[in-house]
Amino acid sequence: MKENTGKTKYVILGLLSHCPQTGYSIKKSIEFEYSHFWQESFGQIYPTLKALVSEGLAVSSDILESSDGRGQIVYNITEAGRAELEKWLSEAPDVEKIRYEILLKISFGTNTQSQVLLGHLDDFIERNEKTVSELDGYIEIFHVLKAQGEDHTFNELTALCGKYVYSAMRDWALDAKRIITERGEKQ
Amino acid sequence: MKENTGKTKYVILGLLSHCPQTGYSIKKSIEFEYSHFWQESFGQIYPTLKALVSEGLAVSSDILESSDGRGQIVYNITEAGRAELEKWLSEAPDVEKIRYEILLKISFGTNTQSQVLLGHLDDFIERNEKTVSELDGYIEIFHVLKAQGEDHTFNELTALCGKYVYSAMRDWALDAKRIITERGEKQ
DNA sequence: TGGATAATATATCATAAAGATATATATGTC
DNA sequence: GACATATATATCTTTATGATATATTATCCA
Repeated sequence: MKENTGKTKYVILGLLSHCPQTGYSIKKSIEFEYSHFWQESFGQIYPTLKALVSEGLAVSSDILESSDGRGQIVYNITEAGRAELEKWLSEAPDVEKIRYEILLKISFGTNTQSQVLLGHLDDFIERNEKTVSELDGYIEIFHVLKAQGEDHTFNELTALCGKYVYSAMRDWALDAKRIITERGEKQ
Repeated sequence: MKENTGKTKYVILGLLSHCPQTGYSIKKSIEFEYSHFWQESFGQIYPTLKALVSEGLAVSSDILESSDGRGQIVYNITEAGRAELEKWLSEAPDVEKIRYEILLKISFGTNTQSQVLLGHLDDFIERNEKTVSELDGYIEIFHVLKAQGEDHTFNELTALCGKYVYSAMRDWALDAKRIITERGEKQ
């Protein structure tokens, strides 16, 4: 029995707890709903699905050729899978590992011309601004749905986290531009 | 010739561009100076150092037994290494990949009791608050050094980014607690 | 109608990264 | 002297990412 103790296992269980899905739709769900704070690859998803089945945490359908002619394997969570998910949900989350390449380049900035760094920062500001607008759009949709009686509190909360974090990065980059520019003028 | 196209290569070149070092001191530098936005393991550092030497981007000393009796290999950057570093610094940084386990748990929150989520959020707030204080301390030190004529602009900028981001996460968690609590009361 | 492209779907491989462990010496301290 | 901590190199396993292979179906559009 293979171990596979990463988080992928729990993401998949979490998604299957909502509804039965194929590996492909799991990948797409993560891309569309979670891309701001999570990502998984096919290379992780398919082996993990097999491991979940062999551990009894999920069950797979036979290959269905009937539905639309395409072969697909639909996975569903088991009671044991739900229990495993609950257990993980109750445990304290790990500390985030973050790799900000732009900070490395800033940090080695003595080797770099100011103009290059300012260019990187402009791209960074634009990118983060775009993400914030996107998240604002989602938050608005969740509010509309809420007014219609649908509860999307937890989706709203994750979007809100993204908004705070990406706004902070944009604000930092604006400050950083100013500080680097002032420093350049002094020299 | 092995490729090794990850970022580890450039982090090491960046550190070696400041001063010659051993693999161990590279690990420690990253831990102490960059841990808020970067991390590397021995399993990445030692093989990458060998690859850098074989590519002519760094040179290694023979094993020195003399200095303090302990065997150590000191690495230094070459001119080709500096050129490679410059090239990388001028290229646009990749988009950050972020994995926030706490957001996954929030997102699967329908499966979880409010009390558990609020507990996770409390830990999260405390952790981020601590990090912000730590970064504030660094920023103050950089200001003192600046007053004494030492320029630490780029170290200050990276600490400032951390301060902004970790503050944003703390603020979000405070909001999240409020929203979850209100939702619980309504039901 | 044909042809190109995009979407659905499963799967594997190579590279990269993280984490754990092994080994050995040196230093500090109780 | 015993024990913990720090210095130092190295490897191994597990986990994650990115690219690629393969095949079918759906859609767009000229």
